[in-house]
Formats: sequence, structure tokens, C-alpha cells
Amino acid sequence: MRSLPSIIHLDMDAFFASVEQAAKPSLRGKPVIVGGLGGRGVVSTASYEARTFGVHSAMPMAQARRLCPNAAFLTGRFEAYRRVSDLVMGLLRELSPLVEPLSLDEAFVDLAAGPYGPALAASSDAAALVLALAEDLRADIERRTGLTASVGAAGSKLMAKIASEQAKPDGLVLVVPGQERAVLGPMSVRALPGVGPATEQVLRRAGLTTVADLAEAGEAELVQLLGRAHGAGVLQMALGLDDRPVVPDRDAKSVSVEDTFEVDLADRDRILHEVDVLAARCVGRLRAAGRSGRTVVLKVRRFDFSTLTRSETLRGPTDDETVITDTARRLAAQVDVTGGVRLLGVGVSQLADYTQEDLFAQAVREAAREQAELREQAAAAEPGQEGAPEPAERPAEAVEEAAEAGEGPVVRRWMPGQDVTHTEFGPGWVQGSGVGRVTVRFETPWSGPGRVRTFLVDDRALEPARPLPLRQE
DNA sequence: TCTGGGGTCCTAGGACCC
DNA sequence: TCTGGGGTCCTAGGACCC
Repeated sequence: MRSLPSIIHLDMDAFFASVEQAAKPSLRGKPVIVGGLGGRGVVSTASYEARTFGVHSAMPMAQARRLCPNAAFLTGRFEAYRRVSDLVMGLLRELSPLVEPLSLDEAFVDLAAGPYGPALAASSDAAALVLALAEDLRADIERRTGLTASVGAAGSKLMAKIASEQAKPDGLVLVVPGQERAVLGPMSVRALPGVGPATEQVLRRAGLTTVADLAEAGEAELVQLLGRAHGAGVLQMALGLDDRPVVPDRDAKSVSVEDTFEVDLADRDRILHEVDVLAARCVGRLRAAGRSGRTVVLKVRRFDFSTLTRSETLRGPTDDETVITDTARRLAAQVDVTGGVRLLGVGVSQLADYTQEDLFAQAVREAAREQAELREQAAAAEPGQEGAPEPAERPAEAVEEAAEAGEGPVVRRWMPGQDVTHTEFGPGWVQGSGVGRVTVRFETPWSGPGRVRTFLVDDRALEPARPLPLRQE
């Protein structure tokens, strides 16, 4: 808790949807919904125009389509979002080295640790100075990206976050230090970060609906209702007490990959194959981050949405694909999958910073080589047994390629929202596709609304493209 | 056409150890 | 042979956040 409102929380407004509207002039002012477009997708972000129809984040896409059938439904373009995010985070770092990103579109900044810190400490009207800095920041972001951001400023992370929520959309709110309890008191308990639907219910049954109710309840009652840590934490928040520092560069504690299937998986071999694919993706991400992990976690969501996890902790951290895949397969073999599986996930936790020489993986490889030698010897002794290697010995890619080859020529998949470029018409984006055709709108962030043309899905003049920046360089 | 994907933190029980 | 008591690690599950 500080006497100066030197912590700000920045939150981009309807971020993914706003990037799409900035990138696609024909969608400006129109309802835009970004999320999973498959049968089991959910809404990631709805533009404010779409929210008017009751569409919101985490809503099943099917429901969003019913509520707002005329919206543009787009797949996420994370490369584009990351670019914008990097630009915005860069602007924040001009204000202070202490920038703590919470996601692509959200971050805390500790102004006291930056170039304006001394002026802030010396100012007779620190609040006015913070407001000016925050308005400059919002203007900078809009100038550089065309996007709006909301900012909260306060003497703590808690109040800065609550303030930015109040500021939405396209606003700025500062909580004067000392006014925390007055601001929080009338709010619903749900305004407190960490109080979700389950906690709200528990509190409501105890007659506690506002933050003021919590502040009056006392620690004993809240701990009784919510448990030691949560109860104490909720009380501190209700009292407006929060002295958590802004921490940049927090290392990830786990890496995981999961997939929900369009149709539930029932076949054991198919499930094991998907576990292999997920484990390979997980290892790819782990290695790209230069980390290794000691605990492998398998996640299974069954046909009835019941979810379970099985984990195994190895003797030491590894980033070896064989070790992680074998462990995940072992865990999968323990799970009852009758009735079908709608989601599988593979994760690694207990991460180590380094990619160490992994003795355990070496041992596994040595054992595999010994087995191979034994088989060779057996084959040499019994010439009739020679032949093609077992499928399990083939590299995963070869299996994939063979499977694809068996399904005939690969048909390119065009996702609504996806960036493309045409040899004659230039850059554009996929509006939709079906019955062998793909419809493309040719426009760029700096063009006017563009024209629509339709092509055959396998038209070689049309190619997937990288996202364009929102401002011409 | 009901419910994504990637995370964080906490709790609780059992094993194990001193 | 009625009963200890912490502390730590592992596992499983759940709430919550964006």
C-alpha cells in the first residue's frame, strides 16, 4: 500500500476483436466474435457491438451464433495479437522497467521505479501527474495501434486492477490513496479478483454480498467459509490492503498442451496416438523455452465433461521427447476411457531452468539400443524373420505422412479471419469457405473496406500469409 | 451443435523421515 | 502396542483468471 497512486494497470479493450477490426476495415463498427470456430468452440473475445447482443467471453460459439447470427466469426490470429502486444508492452517499458504482463493485453506498471518516479515523489499533486502520464500513454497506444486501452491507477495492484475495470472501455480511473474502502465497499464481492462463481455462492449463503459485508465479517468467519489462504486473502482485499510488488519476468511454472476433439475418441490406439502428438507439441514448447521438467501430467476430459489428471514425477528434469511421451502413454493406459474422451492434454511441471544432460533419458536410449541389438541378433539367427520394421519403430512424422498419403491429396484448410495473399489481388483475409470455394476480402489495415472475390479452394494463386502490422511502416 | 486453451494457486491425504 | 508431531514430497482435484 502506497500513499502515491504510482501503480497502473493497463487493459486493452476487447483486445482480439479490436485487433481484427483494426486489421479489417470492413468490420469496423460491426459485431466481431473471435474464438474457436469448430463445433465445440467458445468465444474468446466479443467486440462491444457483439456484446450488445449478449455475447461474451467463454460462451459456447453455438450460442453466440444464435444470439448474433450476423456477426463476423473469426479464428484467432495470435501472431498478430502478439505483435500488437509487444508494441504496447514496449510503450509501458518506457514508463518503468517494472512491467508485469498478465496476458497479451494486460499489465501492471510501477511508475515509482521509472523515470517519472522522482517527479512523482516530489510532486504536490501526484494524482494529476499520474493522470497526465496515463492519458499520454493511452493516446500513444491509440496513435501507434489504432486501439483503445483502459487504465486504472492506484496505490496497489488490487485497486489499479479494479480501477481499470471501472474505466472500461476507453477510460481512465484513479483511486485516491486512502479512499480504497470507500470505493470497494458498495461493490459486489465478484469485483475482487479471485472471487468467482463458487466463492460468490458460499459467501451469498452466509449473507455476504458486498465487499463492505466482507470487511465487517472478520477473519475467523471468512477463513471458516473459504479456507485459510483464500479467507485471509479475501479479507485483506476487502479492507483494501495489498502490498504485492510489481514483478517483471516471472518464469513459467508449467507448460501444457491440450486438444478438444470434434468427436469423442473411443479407440485406445487412437487415444495413444493423440497422446504422442500432444507430448511432441509439449516438448517442442518446453525446448523452445529452454526448460526441462520433472513432472509429467496427463489430462483427460471424458464424454460427460468429467475431468481427471494423472501425473508422474521423474527422478530428474528432462526435455527428452521419448521420456515424456512414454510417461504420458503410461499414464493414459491407467485411465478408464469407456464412453469416450472429448479432450486430452499433456503437461510438464516442476520446471528447471536449464536443459541438462539427462542421465535418465540416456538410460532409456541405451536400453532401446540394447533391445534393437538383441532383435538384430535374433533376426540374424533366424533369417526367415527379416522384414519391415515394426510400425512402432518408425518416426512419428513418417507415420503421419503415410496416414495423410492414404487420405489422398491434402486439401488446404481456409479459416475465417485467416490472412492470405493473392498473386493478382494482393493481401486479404478469408471471409468463409465451403463447397470447394473460398471467399476472400481484399483489404489491409490502411486501405478502405475492400472487395470480395471467390476462388476454388485449391487455387494456386492464393496463399496463406503473415499478418500485416496495424500501421504502415 | 453445451461448455477452449494456457496458465496460477490452494487443499488434502498418504508416504516417509526425523 | 491405543494415541506423537512436524516437515516435505507426491498426487488429485478444484477454483479462478485471461
